[in-house]
Amino acid sequence: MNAKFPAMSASKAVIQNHLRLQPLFKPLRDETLAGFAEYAALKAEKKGAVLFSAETPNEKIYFVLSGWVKLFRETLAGDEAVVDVLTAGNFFGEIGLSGHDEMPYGAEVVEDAEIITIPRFLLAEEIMRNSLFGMAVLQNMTRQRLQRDMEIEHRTVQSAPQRIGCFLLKLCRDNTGDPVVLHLPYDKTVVAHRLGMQPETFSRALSKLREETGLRVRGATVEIDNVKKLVDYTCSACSSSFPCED
Amino acid sequence: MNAKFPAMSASKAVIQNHLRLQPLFKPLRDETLAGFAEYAALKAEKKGAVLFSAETPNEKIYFVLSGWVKLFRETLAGDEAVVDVLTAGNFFGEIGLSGHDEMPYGAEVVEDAEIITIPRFLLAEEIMRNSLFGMAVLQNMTRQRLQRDMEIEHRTVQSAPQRIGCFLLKLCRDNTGDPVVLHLPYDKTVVAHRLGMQPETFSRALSKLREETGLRVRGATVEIDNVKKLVDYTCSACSSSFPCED
DNA sequence: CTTTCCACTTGATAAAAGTCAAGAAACTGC
DNA sequence: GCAGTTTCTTGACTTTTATCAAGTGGAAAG
Repeated sequence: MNAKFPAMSASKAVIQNHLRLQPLFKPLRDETLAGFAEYAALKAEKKGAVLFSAETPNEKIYFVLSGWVKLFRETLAGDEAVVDVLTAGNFFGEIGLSGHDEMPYGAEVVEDAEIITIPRFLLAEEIMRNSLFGMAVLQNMTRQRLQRDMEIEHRTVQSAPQRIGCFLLKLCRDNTGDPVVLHLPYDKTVVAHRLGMQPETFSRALSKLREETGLRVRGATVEIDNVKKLVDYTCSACSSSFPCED
Repeated sequence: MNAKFPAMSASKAVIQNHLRLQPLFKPLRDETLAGFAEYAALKAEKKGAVLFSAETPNEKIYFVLSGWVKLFRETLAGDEAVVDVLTAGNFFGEIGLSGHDEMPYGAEVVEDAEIITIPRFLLAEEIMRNSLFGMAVLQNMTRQRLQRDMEIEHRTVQSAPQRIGCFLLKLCRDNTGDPVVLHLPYDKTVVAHRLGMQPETFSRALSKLREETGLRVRGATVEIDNVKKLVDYTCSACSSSFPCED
């Protein structure tokens, strides 16, 4: 129940509208979404907020409406591995649907975000009731696993500059034709860890990429004059070819 | 287990018995399994056999009964990234259930294997019909995604000797108490690529591990006198602690 | 028994990435 | 606009891993 957050929580109708726009919920009827909205909460979270830590029990699924959230694991030695960074249209915490009471990772907001949480038992029930919805959840999980497979490949066969190139290419997939101007969606430090490298390495690798492909960087803004050149440099060390779907 | 089947399909009853033992099929009734067996095929495959290549359309799900199968991706430059190596109780090709016509990876037998194939449409139908089965498939996919998350973490925060240590610890999870004697389930070259390193690096890293933790190696046989020492050396660079499930 | 082949090891060297430290640039809050 | 903090960059150096090349050893075939 969201009555606890009068300042932050939106009306159920607003929440229901947001839920209707989630791709995952396409197979659901309005009555079902209304039921979800009844127990859901919408909250604005500031950069730096920790949504939950690893190893803590968790009962909720989190839908990102805007902003960016980092999922990460931390070792005893203090090293951090960023597993994913999510934005609008993505969700997380769905691991709980498979009986994991504890989250296997922590979640931290890296750019101011709006997030809807839904108790996971509601989704679990609906999966059993509606096999179309179950299939949608399965397909989503499958897509995520494939993304992880790609990530493993990237980290074994691509160099640091190539991984950055791949990251940039994903950002300019909508844009067509040179030149492309884009800006990094979150701090370079986070991008670095997202790509499995140290911030210093990121900085140097970006310089290398600049020399190799003629792109220009100023702060968080990147201008790509020649996308093809970037594709040639980057995608030679990959099993799929640009434009690669997720 | 090591019965040598001719390279032709076994009787349906035999296949059905094998299917009954698959953990994934626990929620299914015998009549359903009989239907699967009707269209399934059991085949003995030799080391080196290629089951399918990446980018080829595929209509089947593969269940490994014995032996080992490597799933891998290859880049234009010829580098290979091993995504997973599977044995009895595992299956693959289930990506097809989510509408991918082409396999995103290739599959090669790395130790003589017995494999059952089932047309994927049968499973797809059953997922829609039986939500318990759908949930089982979802849970399996979730487990796989978590494994990939772990893999990504390992490759970013563990050194080569530590990754080998982690691999060995997974192999001796059943064994309790020192000393543990085990032998590598497949060629060292494959283990190396499975762990994301070159064979030369594997060889040297194993020597390092030997010096650090006092284990002994002769060919494919590894003797661990002090498991705790190995755990201390390896698991300090990991977010979970031994014995880690999966 | 010997030849052949393949998997593995070892050595020398190069390349890539991490670490530590210092400085520059960008952003914040007054 | 300025002080202070954070983020990013750069330099010097170390460590780790890859690469290339030459062996070694063991299993299978003749």
